[in-house]
Amino acid sequence: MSAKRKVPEIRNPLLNLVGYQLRRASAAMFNDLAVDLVALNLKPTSMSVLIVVGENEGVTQSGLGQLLGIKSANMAPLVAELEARGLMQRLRLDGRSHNLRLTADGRELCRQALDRIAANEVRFLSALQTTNRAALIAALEAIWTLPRKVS
Amino acid sequence: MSAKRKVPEIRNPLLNLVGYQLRRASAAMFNDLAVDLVALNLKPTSMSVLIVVGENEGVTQSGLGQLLGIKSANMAPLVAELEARGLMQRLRLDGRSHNLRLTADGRELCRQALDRIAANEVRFLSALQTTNRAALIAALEAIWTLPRKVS
DNA sequence: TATTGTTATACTCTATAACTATA
DNA sequence: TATAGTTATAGAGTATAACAATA
Repeated sequence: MSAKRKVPEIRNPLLNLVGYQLRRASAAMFNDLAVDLVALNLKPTSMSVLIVVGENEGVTQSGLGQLLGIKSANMAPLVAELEARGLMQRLRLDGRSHNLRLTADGRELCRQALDRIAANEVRFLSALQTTNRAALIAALEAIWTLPRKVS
Repeated sequence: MSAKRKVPEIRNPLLNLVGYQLRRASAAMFNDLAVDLVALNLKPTSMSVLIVVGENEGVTQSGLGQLLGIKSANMAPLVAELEARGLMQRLRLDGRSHNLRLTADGRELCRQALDRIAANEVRFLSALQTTNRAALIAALEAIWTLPRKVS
């Protein structure tokens, strides 16, 4: 029937590359979450800062940056904005470093963000069994925690 | 012994999130590959264009963009540069679309790029068995090919 | 009227460099 | 001398909008 053969049938040789699949999968979950976080006036990056500080009261910006892979030059305005919004406090530690902690508002927003994240995970992973999810996480962590080239 | 307890011991509650692990793993492989491709004067995106055109002679820019998730406005300068470098030809198809195909130089560079990619995959996935690699790819593709929200 | 492609432009994200202040 | 943090800025990467030409 139907001679509607306009479909190009393009082959994608990148599909059997883990690197390519990672990039597409990562972008899909990230963009979906980013849209969801707009309602909380949060970007994924500031959300991650909020969550790590929430779980590590008194952490410094440098420790935070090292953990999340964020340069100090980019961390500064990020933390400044969260403080300006009354979500986080900077307590002087020793004249050159600050201890970070969430305010009550920050903790509340953090809880809401965690709910959005949980929903995001469920949306994309409902097809995956618990065992497979654990295996997936282990494989992914093995990839990015590999000892890097010394060059 | 050693009272060198300066280590902060920061906990990262994001580690059990697939979305977070995806982002870190994706960035690790992507950045590593990008560094490698500098030697070929290619960015990961133009490399992906080169490879898909190589496997689909005569594909149009719109078909290419749809397959790779690249907007036409961003595809234009990308293809223009590859053509200017003598790696690709644009053959007028019907006055408004072009057929793309690689030149001999383009095919040669494509082969070299594929070698770099293969090395990148091996570097990060040597610990993974073939079966697990296939399972990983299947899981990742399931994530980003999910039917999206209709909103 | 919808499609293909182009140009111009804005916005976000991240990287580098230069700097201050402190340990 | 090294570390914590800040500011300014430049470079990717991607997004939107307006447009021309064609089907």
